[in-house]
This record gives sequence, structure tokens and C-alpha cells, in this order.
Amino acid sequence: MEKLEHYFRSLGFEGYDLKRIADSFSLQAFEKNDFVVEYGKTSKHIGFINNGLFQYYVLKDGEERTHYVNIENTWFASLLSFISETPALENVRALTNGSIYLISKPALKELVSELPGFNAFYIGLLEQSICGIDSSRFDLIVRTAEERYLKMLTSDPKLLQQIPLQYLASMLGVTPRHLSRIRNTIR
Amino acid sequence: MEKLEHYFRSLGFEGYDLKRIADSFSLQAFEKNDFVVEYGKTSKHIGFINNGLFQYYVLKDGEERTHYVNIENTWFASLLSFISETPALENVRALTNGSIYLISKPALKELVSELPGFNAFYIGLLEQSICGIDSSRFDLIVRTAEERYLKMLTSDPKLLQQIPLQYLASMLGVTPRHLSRIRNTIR
DNA sequence: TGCATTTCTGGACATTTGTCCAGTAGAAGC
DNA sequence: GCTTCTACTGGACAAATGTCCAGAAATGCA
Repeated sequence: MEKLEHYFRSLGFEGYDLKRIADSFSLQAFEKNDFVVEYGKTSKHIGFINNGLFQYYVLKDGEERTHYVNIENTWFASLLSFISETPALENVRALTNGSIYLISKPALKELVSELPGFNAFYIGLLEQSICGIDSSRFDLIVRTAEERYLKMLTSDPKLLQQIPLQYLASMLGVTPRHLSRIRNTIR
Repeated sequence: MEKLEHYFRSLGFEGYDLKRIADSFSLQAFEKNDFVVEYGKTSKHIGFINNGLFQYYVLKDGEERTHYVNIENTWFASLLSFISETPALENVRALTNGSIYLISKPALKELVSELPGFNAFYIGLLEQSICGIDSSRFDLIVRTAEERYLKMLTSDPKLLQQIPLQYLASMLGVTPRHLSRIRNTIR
């Protein structure tokens, strides 16, 4: 639990609260190609990525369409399914071996209602998530694929280093063929 | 305050809490073309639309790019600016005369910390917002413009009825010319 | 009612992006 | 060291989407 505790300690948690929080999570290992969330099944956990890469995708006309990839030290969630408790419309699968600190919805709600500090943390997490998701939606409407790629280059270099281009292309909303063109014109 | 009170009453609020909440908002009127949020200025309020249409847009190469339009009985927020307290990257402007129940950030935070019911409401609002924004982001990556338009036809018919097509086109991520083509092929 | 303004449609053509595919390079396994 | 697999690039062509524009339809206003 070192990484998880370190994360919450860095946010100001300690003592009983910290232990209570850490005890609510459990570290689960995934091998490459394991499913974390499966289409049609309700996702009952969110989690903090200890290590590994996790791909969010759907099958459309038999093809994988990736809309997101999680890397370590970020939060994992199949949002719509987890929040509204409905069957997932997507798959989440490990692209590499890795592990996630998972927490169930009841345990999460308990922390939110019983620890004021965690309540504030959760609200902050939701707010930050909204900022990230909304600016990504904004970019898809207002910016070109090339602009989105350049932005990713400067603001998320870690993604570029860790994630194979085929998945990045899909996240950017273009085909790998076209991302290759974009990268070519930038040089 | 009828509409706002009716909204919160329908969510189960009453008595002191309801009054306390209603007193934290103030109804502000906007005339057509008035700015609610201006590019470069930090947005200090969120609000519940009493009536009217409000357009979220940026200027790009001198052209307006609309990424969202609010209608009545929905929540208004320039999310990134309000949450992170930074200058807005967008404009929000009244497309018609209308009015919004506005609440400041300090007043909102007070309600969140002092009324447990409002705390739960705010968390639910954030969660629902995430679901909406994330599925819109998902659609922009995974679905075609035609599929997005068809989805809007069935799940948001109110938008179709109220919002001029030029703005809907922009929200869908295409030009009005192309939306016209899409509508043509559907017939 | 009639004029002015805004909104919507669709033709012609240009640009962007996708599809299909083959070739290369590097990584993984035997 | 060789083979196999996977990731990446880029050519040729097709399909989707944008640009520019003019006319039609709808809306607002005198």
C-alpha cells in the first residue's frame, strides 16, 4: 500500500483517517489482456493505478475504438457505469501487466459520509475530473487533430512516452494512418 | 424564486434548508447578446437557468466556435474557470432574453459544508455532470456526426426544437453545411 | 401586410481524413 | 542467430467534410 498511502499522505491525510482510507482499498493485480471492466457488466469499483496501462475501448463494426488510456498514479473509473450503476458500454483491459488499488462503491460512500476530509477530497476529485474531461471534449470540437496532438506533446508527454501510437491516435479521434501524417508534417 | 424553489423542493428539500438555499441565489436578467462570462475574466458563479438560451463559444480565426448551449431548467457553469478560478477561455452569451439564478462560489461552498443534504446534492450534480460530459466526449471520438445527430434527435429533442441549427452543428463538431447534408440523407 | 434580417439548404469544388495495403524496423521468443 | 510478431510509416485511391456562395425559407419588425 506504499504508493496509495504516499498519495493520500501528500494530500494531508494521516493517522486514523489515513489508515481508514488505506484499509478501504485492496490492491488487485492484472495480467496483460485481463479485463478490468467488461461490456454489459456493471462496474462496481474505481481505483488508483499502481502501475501498468489500461485501455478503455468499444467494439464497433468488429474494430476496437479506444477512447482513453490510464497510466500509473491516475484514477481509474468506468464513469457512466460506476456512477449510474448501469451495465458498462465499454471494456477496460490491461495493455501490460499491472495493478490497481480498488475501492467499492459502498466503501467509497462510507468514507465520503464519515470522513469530512475525504468528503472534500472526493468533491475535489470530481471537480478536477470534470475540468479534464470537459477540456478534452472542448478540444475535440474546437481544435484540429494536429492541435490536439501538439497539446498532448507539451502537456502530457508521459502519455507519448508510454502509450503505443495506435491508441493515442484513437484517443485523439483519428486513425493511426492519419496520426502518422500529422507527425510527419510536424517534422 | 418559484422555479428554483420548485426544483429543490422536488429534490426533497424543505423548511429551513430550502429557504437557506433559495436565499443564496439571486435571479439575474440578461438581454439578448449580454455576456454571462467573458473571455479572460474569471467566472465566479454557477447558476440554474430560469429561461432563455445561453451560448458557450470561442473565437477562432475570427469565427465563433460554439461548443455548448444551455436551455432552461439546466445548470449553467463555465466549468474550468469556475472550478479552478482561472480566466475563462470562452465566452458565454445570451442568445435570447432570459434569466439565471446565480450563486457565488463562497456561498456554494458554505451550503456544501453546512447542509449535509446540499453536500449530497452537490456531489450528485458533479457526478451527473461527469456522466453527461464524458458520454459527449465518448461520442465525439467513437461515433460519426450522423450518429451524434440521430442520438440528439431521440435523447435531446428539446435542443432540436429550441436551438438554431448553426449552433447545434457546432456542438456536434461539424459545419452547418455538413449538418444540412446529414439532415438531407436522413430523409 | 410588406420589408429587412436571419437562418437554412444545396451546388461546385478543395481539403482533410479514412481505407487498404505493403514494406521496414524493432522487440520477443525459440 | 533466426523466426515471428507487433508497431509504425507512407503510397494510392476513396469517402467524408469543409469552403464559398447564392437562392429559398423563415422570422422579426415597422
